[in-house]
Amino acid sequence: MSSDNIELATVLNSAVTHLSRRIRRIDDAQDIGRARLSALSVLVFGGPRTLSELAADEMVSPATMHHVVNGLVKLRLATRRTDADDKRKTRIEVTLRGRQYMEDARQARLDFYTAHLDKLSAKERSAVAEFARLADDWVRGG
Amino acid sequence: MSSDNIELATVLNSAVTHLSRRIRRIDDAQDIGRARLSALSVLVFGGPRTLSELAADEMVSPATMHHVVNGLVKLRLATRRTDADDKRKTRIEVTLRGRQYMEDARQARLDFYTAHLDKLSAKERSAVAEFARLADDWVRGG
DNA sequence: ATAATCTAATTAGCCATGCTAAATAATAGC
DNA sequence: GCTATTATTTAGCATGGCTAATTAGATTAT
Repeated sequence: MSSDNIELATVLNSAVTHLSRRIRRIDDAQDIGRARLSALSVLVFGGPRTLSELAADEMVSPATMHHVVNGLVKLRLATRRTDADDKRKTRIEVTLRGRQYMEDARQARLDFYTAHLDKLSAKERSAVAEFARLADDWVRGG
Repeated sequence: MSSDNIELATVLNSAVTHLSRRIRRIDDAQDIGRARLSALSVLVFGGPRTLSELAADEMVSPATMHHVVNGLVKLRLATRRTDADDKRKTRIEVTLRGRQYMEDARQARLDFYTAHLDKLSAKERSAVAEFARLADDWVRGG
Protein backbone atom coordinates (compact mmCIF):
# COMPACT_ATOMS: atom_id res chain seq x y z
CA MET A 1 0.00 0.00 0.00
CA SER A 2 1.65 3.18 -1.20
CA SER A 3 1.16 6.72 0.02
CA ASP A 4 0.16 7.65 -3.52
CA ASN A 5 -2.78 5.31 -3.24
CA ILE A 6 -3.77 6.80 0.09
CA GLU A 7 -3.76 10.22 -1.51
CA LEU A 8 -5.74 8.93 -4.47
CA ALA A 9 -8.22 7.23 -2.14
CA THR A 10 -8.68 10.51 -0.31
CA VAL A 11 -9.30 12.44 -3.51
CA LEU A 12 -11.63 9.74 -4.84
CA ASN A 13 -13.55 9.55 -1.57
CA SER A 14 -14.14 13.27 -1.69
CA ALA A 15 -15.23 13.19 -5.33
CA VAL A 16 -17.62 10.27 -4.85
CA THR A 17 -19.06 11.90 -1.72
CA HIS A 18 -19.78 15.17 -3.46
CA LEU A 19 -21.05 13.45 -6.60
CA SER A 20 -23.38 11.31 -4.51
CA ARG A 21 -24.74 14.39 -2.79
CA ARG A 22 -25.38 15.95 -6.18
CA ILE A 23 -27.13 12.83 -7.49
CA ARG A 24 -29.19 12.73 -4.34
CA ARG A 25 -30.45 16.20 -5.06
CA ILE A 26 -31.53 15.09 -8.52
CA ASP A 27 -33.32 12.08 -7.05
CA ASP A 28 -34.93 14.20 -4.35
CA ALA A 29 -36.73 16.12 -7.07
CA GLN A 30 -38.86 13.01 -7.56
CA ASP A 31 -42.04 12.73 -5.56
CA ILE A 32 -41.11 9.58 -3.72
CA GLY A 33 -38.41 9.07 -1.12
CA ARG A 34 -35.09 7.41 -1.59
CA ALA A 35 -36.03 4.04 -0.16
CA ARG A 36 -39.02 3.74 -2.44
CA LEU A 37 -37.07 4.90 -5.47
CA SER A 38 -34.26 2.45 -4.78
CA ALA A 39 -36.59 -0.49 -4.23
CA LEU A 40 -38.49 0.43 -7.39
CA SER A 41 -35.28 0.45 -9.40
CA VAL A 42 -34.43 -3.06 -8.20
CA LEU A 43 -37.83 -4.24 -9.42
CA VAL A 44 -37.60 -2.42 -12.73
CA PHE A 45 -34.09 -3.54 -13.63
CA GLY A 46 -33.98 -6.86 -11.80
CA GLY A 47 -37.54 -8.09 -12.19
CA PRO A 48 -40.23 -9.25 -9.75
CA ARG A 49 -39.23 -10.88 -6.47
CA THR A 50 -40.50 -11.77 -3.03
CA LEU A 51 -40.62 -9.23 -0.26
CA SER A 52 -37.75 -10.92 1.55
CA GLU A 53 -35.62 -11.01 -1.57
CA LEU A 54 -36.23 -7.32 -2.13
CA ALA A 55 -35.35 -6.61 1.51
CA ALA A 56 -32.10 -8.56 1.13
CA ASP A 57 -31.27 -6.74 -2.13
CA GLU A 58 -31.71 -3.44 -0.34
CA MET A 59 -30.05 -4.74 2.82
CA VAL A 60 -32.89 -3.75 5.11
CA SER A 61 -35.14 -5.83 7.31
CA PRO A 62 -38.29 -7.44 5.89
CA ALA A 63 -40.34 -5.28 8.24
CA THR A 64 -38.83 -2.13 6.77
CA MET A 65 -39.36 -3.35 3.23
CA HIS A 66 -42.95 -4.17 4.14
CA HIS A 67 -43.49 -0.48 4.82
CA VAL A 68 -41.66 0.66 1.71
CA VAL A 69 -43.67 -1.71 -0.48
CA ASN A 70 -46.88 -0.49 1.17
CA GLY A 71 -45.98 2.96 -0.07
CA LEU A 72 -45.19 1.77 -3.60
CA VAL A 73 -48.45 -0.18 -3.80
CA LYS A 74 -50.45 2.75 -2.48
CA LEU A 75 -48.98 4.91 -5.26
CA ARG A 76 -49.72 2.17 -7.79
CA LEU A 77 -46.05 1.89 -8.69
CA ALA A 78 -45.96 -1.80 -7.71
CA THR A 79 -48.31 -4.65 -6.94
CA ARG A 80 -48.12 -7.37 -4.32
CA ARG A 81 -49.70 -10.80 -4.50
CA THR A 82 -49.34 -14.14 -2.77
CA ASP A 83 -46.83 -16.48 -4.40
CA ALA A 84 -48.47 -19.24 -6.41
CA ASP A 85 -46.30 -22.02 -4.92
CA ASP A 86 -45.92 -20.86 -1.35
CA LYS A 87 -48.75 -19.06 0.39
CA ARG A 88 -46.40 -17.47 2.91
CA LYS A 89 -44.52 -15.54 0.22
CA THR A 90 -45.50 -12.24 -1.28
CA ARG A 91 -44.40 -11.39 -4.79
CA ILE A 92 -43.75 -7.76 -5.63
CA GLU A 93 -43.93 -6.57 -9.21
CA VAL A 94 -43.54 -3.16 -10.82
CA THR A 95 -46.55 -1.67 -12.64
CA LEU A 96 -46.45 0.06 -16.01
CA ARG A 97 -46.91 3.29 -14.11
CA GLY A 98 -43.98 2.40 -11.88
CA ARG A 99 -41.86 1.53 -14.87
CA GLN A 100 -42.58 4.90 -16.44
CA TYR A 101 -41.89 6.66 -13.15
CA MET A 102 -38.49 4.99 -12.92
CA GLU A 103 -37.68 5.87 -16.50
CA ASP A 104 -38.34 9.54 -15.79
CA ALA A 105 -36.20 9.47 -12.65
CA ARG A 106 -33.39 7.71 -14.45
CA GLN A 107 -33.55 10.14 -17.34
CA ALA A 108 -33.01 13.06 -14.96
CA ARG A 109 -29.77 11.47 -13.82
CA LEU A 110 -28.65 10.64 -17.35
CA ASP A 111 -29.32 14.24 -18.37
CA PHE A 112 -26.92 15.41 -15.67
CA TYR A 113 -24.21 13.03 -16.83
CA THR A 114 -24.56 13.57 -20.56
CA ALA A 115 -24.53 17.36 -20.14
CA HIS A 116 -21.07 17.01 -18.64
CA LEU A 117 -19.82 14.17 -20.85
CA ASP A 118 -20.62 16.22 -23.96
CA LYS A 119 -17.95 18.69 -22.92
CA LEU A 120 -15.18 16.13 -22.51
CA SER A 121 -12.36 15.14 -24.81
CA ALA A 122 -12.15 11.57 -26.07
CA LYS A 123 -9.30 10.96 -23.62
CA GLU A 124 -11.37 12.18 -20.70
CA ARG A 125 -14.37 10.11 -21.73
CA SER A 126 -12.10 7.10 -21.95
CA ALA A 127 -10.98 7.72 -18.36
CA VAL A 128 -14.60 7.92 -17.22
CA ALA A 129 -15.43 4.66 -18.99
CA GLU A 130 -12.42 3.00 -17.37
CA PHE A 131 -13.47 4.22 -13.94
CA ALA A 132 -17.01 2.91 -14.44
CA ARG A 133 -15.64 -0.49 -15.35
CA LEU A 134 -13.32 -0.57 -12.33
CA ALA A 135 -16.00 0.61 -9.91
CA ASP A 136 -18.30 -2.16 -11.11
CA ASP A 137 -15.53 -4.67 -10.43
CA TRP A 138 -15.00 -3.30 -6.95
CA VAL A 139 -18.65 -3.58 -6.07
CA ARG A 140 -18.94 -7.10 -7.47
CA GLY A 141 -15.77 -8.34 -5.91
CA GLY A 142 -16.80 -6.85 -2.55
CA MET B 1 -25.07 14.88 -27.72
CA SER B 2 -23.91 11.60 -29.16
CA SER B 3 -25.33 8.15 -28.62
CA ASP B 4 -21.92 7.12 -27.33
CA ASN B 5 -22.31 9.61 -24.50
CA ILE B 6 -25.77 8.31 -23.71
CA GLU B 7 -24.34 4.84 -23.45
CA LEU B 8 -21.46 6.08 -21.30
CA ALA B 9 -23.90 8.01 -19.08
CA THR B 10 -25.91 4.83 -18.62
CA VAL B 11 -22.85 2.80 -17.67
CA LEU B 12 -21.57 5.53 -15.36
CA ASN B 13 -24.97 5.96 -13.73
CA SER B 14 -25.06 2.27 -12.97
CA ALA B 15 -21.52 2.25 -11.61
CA VAL B 16 -22.05 5.29 -9.37
CA THR B 17 -25.35 3.87 -8.13
CA HIS B 18 -23.81 0.56 -7.15
CA LEU B 19 -20.70 2.20 -5.70
CA SER B 20 -22.85 4.53 -3.64
CA ARG B 21 -24.80 1.59 -2.28
CA ARG B 22 -21.55 -0.06 -1.32
CA ILE B 23 -20.23 3.07 0.41
CA ARG B 24 -23.52 3.38 2.19
CA ARG B 25 -23.04 -0.06 3.66
CA ILE B 26 -19.61 0.95 4.96
CA ASP B 27 -21.09 4.10 6.49
CA ASP B 28 -23.98 2.16 7.99
CA ALA B 29 -21.48 0.19 10.05
CA GLN B 30 -20.99 3.36 12.09
CA ASP B 31 -23.17 3.86 15.14
CA ILE B 32 -24.83 7.03 13.95
CA GLY B 33 -27.18 7.51 11.04
CA ARG B 34 -26.44 9.03 7.71
CA ALA B 35 -27.82 12.46 8.40
CA ARG B 36 -25.74 12.81 11.54
CA LEU B 37 -22.63 11.47 9.86
CA SER B 38 -23.04 13.82 6.93
CA ALA B 39 -23.64 16.88 9.12
CA LEU B 40 -20.67 15.93 11.26
CA SER B 41 -18.44 15.71 8.20
CA VAL B 42 -19.44 19.23 7.13
CA LEU B 43 -18.42 20.51 10.57
CA VAL B 44 -15.17 18.55 10.64
CA PHE B 45 -14.00 19.50 7.16
CA GLY B 46 -15.68 22.87 6.78
CA GLY B 47 -15.50 24.23 10.31
CA PRO B 48 -18.07 25.59 12.78
CA ARG B 49 -21.22 27.31 11.50
CA THR B 50 -24.71 28.37 12.49
CA LEU B 51 -27.56 25.92 12.51
CA SER B 52 -29.11 27.57 9.46
CA GLU B 53 -25.86 27.47 7.55
CA LEU B 54 -25.47 23.78 8.34
CA ALA B 55 -29.06 23.16 7.23
CA ALA B 56 -28.38 24.97 3.95
CA ASP B 57 -25.15 23.00 3.43
CA GLU B 58 -27.07 19.79 3.86
CA MET B 59 -30.07 21.12 1.92
CA VAL B 60 -32.58 20.31 4.63
CA SER B 61 -34.86 22.56 6.64
CA PRO B 62 -33.60 24.26 9.82
CA ALA B 63 -36.17 22.26 11.77
CA THR B 64 -34.71 19.01 10.50
CA MET B 65 -31.18 20.12 11.22
CA HIS B 66 -32.30 21.13 14.70
CA HIS B 67 -33.16 17.50 15.35
CA VAL B 68 -29.97 16.18 13.78
CA VAL B 69 -27.84 18.53 15.87
CA ASN B 70 -29.77 17.51 18.97
CA GLY B 71 -28.60 13.97 18.29
CA LEU B 72 -24.96 15.01 17.73
CA VAL B 73 -24.92 17.09 20.91
CA LYS B 74 -26.48 14.28 22.90
CA LEU B 75 -23.70 11.98 21.73
CA ARG B 76 -21.13 14.67 22.54
CA LEU B 77 -19.95 14.76 18.94
CA ALA B 78 -20.79 18.46 18.63
CA THR B 79 -21.64 21.45 20.79
CA ARG B 80 -24.14 24.24 20.32
CA ARG B 81 -23.95 27.74 21.77
CA THR B 82 -25.52 31.10 21.18
CA ASP B 83 -23.64 33.28 18.72
CA ALA B 84 -21.66 36.06 20.41
CA ASP B 85 -22.86 38.80 18.03
CA ASP B 86 -26.46 37.74 17.43
CA LYS B 87 -28.44 36.09 20.20
CA ARG B 88 -30.82 34.47 17.71
CA LYS B 89 -28.10 32.43 16.11
CA THR B 90 -26.78 29.10 17.32
CA ARG B 91 -23.23 28.09 16.49
CA ILE B 92 -22.49 24.42 16.05
CA GLU B 93 -18.98 23.10 16.52
CA VAL B 94 -17.47 19.61 16.40
CA THR B 95 -15.92 18.19 19.59
CA LEU B 96 -12.62 16.34 19.79
CA ARG B 97 -14.66 13.20 20.25
CA GLY B 98 -16.64 14.04 17.12
CA ARG B 99 -13.48 14.71 15.18
CA GLN B 100 -12.10 11.33 16.14
CA TYR B 101 -15.39 9.67 15.29
CA MET B 102 -15.32 11.19 11.83
CA GLU B 103 -11.74 10.13 11.29
CA ASP B 104 -12.63 6.52 12.06
CA ALA B 105 -15.60 6.61 9.71
CA ARG B 106 -13.55 8.17 6.94
CA GLN B 107 -10.79 5.63 7.42
CA ALA B 108 -13.24 2.79 6.85
CA ARG B 109 -14.07 4.28 3.46
CA LEU B 110 -10.43 4.89 2.57
CA ASP B 111 -9.62 1.30 3.46
CA PHE B 112 -12.18 0.13 0.92
CA TYR B 113 -10.73 2.32 -1.80
CA THR B 114 -7.05 1.62 -1.14
CA ALA B 115 -7.64 -2.12 -1.02
CA HIS B 116 -8.87 -1.87 -4.59
CA LEU B 117 -6.45 0.79 -5.80
CA ASP B 118 -3.50 -1.35 -4.69
CA LYS B 119 -4.46 -3.91 -7.30
CA LEU B 120 -4.54 -1.47 -10.20
CA SER B 121 -2.00 -0.74 -12.89
CA ALA B 122 -0.56 2.76 -13.18
CA LYS B 123 -2.76 3.34 -16.22
CA GLU B 124 -5.89 2.36 -14.33
CA ARG B 125 -4.98 4.54 -11.35
CA SER B 126 -4.45 7.41 -13.72
CA ALA B 127 -7.98 6.91 -15.09
CA VAL B 128 -9.38 6.91 -11.55
CA ALA B 129 -7.54 10.13 -10.74
CA GLU B 130 -8.84 11.72 -13.92
CA PHE B 131 -12.39 10.72 -13.09
CA ALA B 132 -12.09 12.18 -9.58
CA ARG B 133 -10.91 15.47 -11.04
CA LEU B 134 -13.75 15.55 -13.57
CA ALA B 135 -16.41 14.61 -11.02
CA ASP B 136 -15.26 17.44 -8.79
CA ASP B 137 -15.62 19.83 -11.69
CA TRP B 138 -19.12 18.59 -12.40
CA VAL B 139 -20.23 19.11 -8.85
CA ARG B 140 -18.67 22.57 -8.60
CA GLY B 141 -19.99 23.74 -11.91
CA GLY B 142 -23.45 22.43 -11.07
C1' DA C 1 -37.85 56.22 21.38
C1' DT C 2 -41.32 53.28 19.57
C1' DA C 3 -43.58 50.40 16.30
C1' DA C 4 -43.33 47.53 12.36
C1' DT C 5 -40.90 44.20 9.88
C1' DC C 6 -37.63 40.75 9.24
C1' DT C 7 -34.72 36.85 10.85
C1' DA C 8 -33.07 32.46 13.46
C1' DA C 9 -34.21 28.87 16.04
C1' DT C 10 -37.43 26.01 18.41
C1' DT C 11 -41.79 23.55 19.02
C1' DA C 12 -45.60 20.83 17.20
C1' DG C 13 -47.59 17.56 14.30
C1' DC C 14 -47.29 14.39 10.60
C1' DC C 15 -45.17 10.95 7.55
C1' DA C 16 -41.33 7.98 5.77
C1' DT C 17 -37.76 4.84 6.92
C1' DG C 18 -34.84 2.32 9.78
C1' DC C 19 -34.65 -1.35 13.75
C1' DT C 20 -36.06 -5.42 17.06
C1' DA C 21 -39.54 -8.32 18.97
C1' DA C 22 -43.72 -10.72 18.79
C1' DA C 23 -47.60 -12.80 16.45
C1' DT C 24 -49.78 -15.45 12.74
C1' DA C 25 -50.02 -18.57 9.05
C1' DA C 26 -47.83 -21.71 5.84
C1' DT C 27 -44.35 -25.17 4.84
C1' DA C 28 -40.85 -28.78 5.75
C1' DG C 29 -39.14 -32.66 8.18
C1' DC C 30 -39.66 -36.58 11.05
C1' DG D 1 -49.82 -35.81 13.20
C1' DC D 2 -46.58 -33.08 15.58
C1' DT D 3 -42.63 -30.07 15.86
C1' DA D 4 -39.50 -26.87 13.90
C1' DT D 5 -38.66 -23.53 10.51
C1' DT D 6 -39.95 -19.90 7.38
C1' DA D 7 -42.33 -15.48 5.37
C1' DT D 8 -44.84 -11.82 6.36
C1' DT D 9 -47.27 -8.65 9.19
C1' DT D 10 -48.04 -6.01 13.42
C1' DA D 11 -46.34 -3.24 17.22
C1' DG D 12 -43.42 -0.02 19.29
C1' DC D 13 -39.56 2.97 19.10
C1' DA D 14 -35.94 6.16 17.11
C1' DT D 15 -34.29 8.93 13.36
C1' DG D 16 -34.94 12.11 9.80
C1' DG D 17 -37.66 14.53 6.47
C1' DC D 18 -41.46 18.23 5.86
C1' DT D 19 -44.71 22.50 6.89
C1' DA D 20 -46.76 25.63 10.11
C1' DA D 21 -46.73 28.24 14.23
C1' DT D 22 -44.39 30.46 17.99
C1' DT D 23 -40.84 33.02 20.44
C1' DA D 24 -37.11 36.02 20.79
C1' DG D 25 -33.71 39.04 18.77
C1' DA D 26 -32.21 42.37 15.22
C1' DT D 27 -33.10 45.82 11.76
C1' DT D 28 -35.71 49.38 9.61
C1' DA D 29 -39.06 53.05 9.46
C1' DT D 30 -41.46 56.74 11.66
